[in-house]
Amino acid sequence: MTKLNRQPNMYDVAKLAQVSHQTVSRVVNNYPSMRPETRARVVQAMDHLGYRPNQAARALVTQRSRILGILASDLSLFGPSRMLQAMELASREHGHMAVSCTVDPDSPSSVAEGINHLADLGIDGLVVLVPQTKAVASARKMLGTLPVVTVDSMYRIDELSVSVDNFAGGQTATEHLISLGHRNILHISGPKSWFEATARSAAHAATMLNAGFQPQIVSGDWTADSGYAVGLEVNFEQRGITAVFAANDYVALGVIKAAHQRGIRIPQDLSVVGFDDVPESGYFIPSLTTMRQDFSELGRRAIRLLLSGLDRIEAPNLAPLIPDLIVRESTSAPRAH
Amino acid sequence: MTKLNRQPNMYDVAKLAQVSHQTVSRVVNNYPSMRPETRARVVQAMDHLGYRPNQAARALVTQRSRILGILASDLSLFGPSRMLQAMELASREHGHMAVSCTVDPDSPSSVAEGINHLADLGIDGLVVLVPQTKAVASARKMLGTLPVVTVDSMYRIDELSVSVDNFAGGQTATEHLISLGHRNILHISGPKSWFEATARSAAHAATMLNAGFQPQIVSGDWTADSGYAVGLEVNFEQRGITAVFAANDYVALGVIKAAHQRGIRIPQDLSVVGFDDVPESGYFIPSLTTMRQDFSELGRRAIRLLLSGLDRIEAPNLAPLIPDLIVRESTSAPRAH
DNA sequence: AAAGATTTTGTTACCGCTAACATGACCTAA
DNA sequence: TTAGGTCATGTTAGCGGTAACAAAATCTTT
Repeated sequence: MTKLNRQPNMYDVAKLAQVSHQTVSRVVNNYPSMRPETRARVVQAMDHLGYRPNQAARALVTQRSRILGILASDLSLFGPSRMLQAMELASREHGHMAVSCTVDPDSPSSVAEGINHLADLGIDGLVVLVPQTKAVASARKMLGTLPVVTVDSMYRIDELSVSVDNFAGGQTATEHLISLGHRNILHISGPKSWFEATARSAAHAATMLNAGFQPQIVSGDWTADSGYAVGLEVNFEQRGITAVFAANDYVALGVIKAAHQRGIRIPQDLSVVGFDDVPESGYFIPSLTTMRQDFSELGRRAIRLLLSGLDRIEAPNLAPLIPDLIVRESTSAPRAH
Repeated sequence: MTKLNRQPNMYDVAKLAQVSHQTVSRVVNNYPSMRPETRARVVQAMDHLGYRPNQAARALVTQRSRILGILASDLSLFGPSRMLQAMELASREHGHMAVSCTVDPDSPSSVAEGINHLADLGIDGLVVLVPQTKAVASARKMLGTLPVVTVDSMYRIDELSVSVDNFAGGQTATEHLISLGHRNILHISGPKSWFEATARSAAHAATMLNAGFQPQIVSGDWTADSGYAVGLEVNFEQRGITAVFAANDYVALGVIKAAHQRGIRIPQDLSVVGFDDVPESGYFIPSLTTMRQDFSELGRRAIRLLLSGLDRIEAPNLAPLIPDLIVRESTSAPRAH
């Protein structure tokens, strides 16, 4: 056995197996009509040499990199990080690589740079996790004919998109509070630039109006800090507010903290509903009523949808995922006056 | 202007700029000695055609993919997700792509599969975020001469590694409690398979023994659930335990929840220290005393260390990062009996 | 102004693979 | 038996770059 001082290539395998390099290629690509004996000889030669097909060479000739890009705004948030993990796994199961790239969605140049970076790599498709609709539009423009799948975007009609029904989620959360007897409910929304946030806000407003109550909305930014600030600022008692629907669980945590400091009891004086069901939310004090979303499934669907346009993968269910209401200690009927 | 029905290549640019394709290559690679006028003509042709160098072709001939692999066990955990984001950004700043791959560290076949997946891509280097030492060893074996950087591994001597001084962190946390007057402290450790967890445990034990007190350690698994279970189970009062040092903030949250349910007041009856300083920990009730770690810096260092062996990047500071004690409401002096 | 040194540009070969076509082996049917 | 097919394998060319060398253009220097 002669050792090579470089990675073995197809010709090395071919020589050892006494076939042509093209036969090796056929084995690698599962070409059907081959004598089993030949195939076996090639396979043996491949793992004798520790052969790995060179993806760069393959990509060069096939014009397909088998790399999928993921453009995201913040991968340390709960939802996106879960989705990323699911997308990476799903990509791998379908023989692709997933490459993520985080950008500042408020900076068009940052978005453009990220897209360029991914495009330079020669990705076969792109998943856009960036909430801003502008970013999606510029991605589409820069990438030409490349398939793009958006997650929770507003482009439902002309774009490939997977989504969670944030409107339904916002409605369910609001209805839960209304059904408990609340009628004076404050909604702390997420950043207006995020579609998820606006959909939840809109649902809240619609549901309140539909029930004959006045919607009240203030803005937060997904962080506990913003919930805390609102919680300290708003005069719940004076305004008769008996419940808060927070944009997500961390905002809810901030509200709960502020309420606690002000001697407002939860849920007796104030009910709080969150959104996401982060793993810790059952251990908040009190434990948090919230809307659970299946981010992993959303990520898998995004990849399957993207790949359905590239390979012979069957397209996933495109109906928006419905969040589930998880009722815990932080909501109850309002006190009778 | 004739439109091509394919991506323009170097020859297209060369023809338009009336130079050879090699001259185009020189412009792309910032070759120094060129007539500025020629360069300008090429640049103009490049962006007239929207030319993008084909990375696959370049990788094929240079034998460098400019892709770095990141092998991780769980990217939805706080630390790893922060590090991933920092590593992706740092890679990009140095002209590389970062590709993550999550594996089940307890399954050797899953680890092997992940490494294979990355190796197939032709990565130039690997960052291992997987805690298990076995996994690191097998990675090293499978990857041949490929540079590998580990994060917080035990291999300090023969491996390239960046780390947080978890021992110092565990010591500081324990000393904080001791200095407040606690002497009967329970440590809830993370999974034994994680080096971070064992280092903190060891530090706790050493610090306690050094102060003349008996260390007491039970095992958790990084989750709030495990902290909660311990918090319900342990008879703090009977055993005279006045403080808990939890493996991380979520474990601490679980303990706090259990204590709250049992009527154990924090910090009056029981002080609690966490680890990580997750963004929410300031909003726990009570807010959490914890050890802050700079995961982003750790990620940047991992990439810089990896690249220092590949490009002409200066090596980062390899001294372990020291966690900072953040004192909040959850710790105080024990009640006098 | 001519020779030599230096800077700038061009030519050729190959990286490792797949597509397309060419060929040989084997089988079937008249 | 032999033409005509199918199956299995081999041959050639090229994907889009870079490296190495060759050649042309320009600058020195005497």
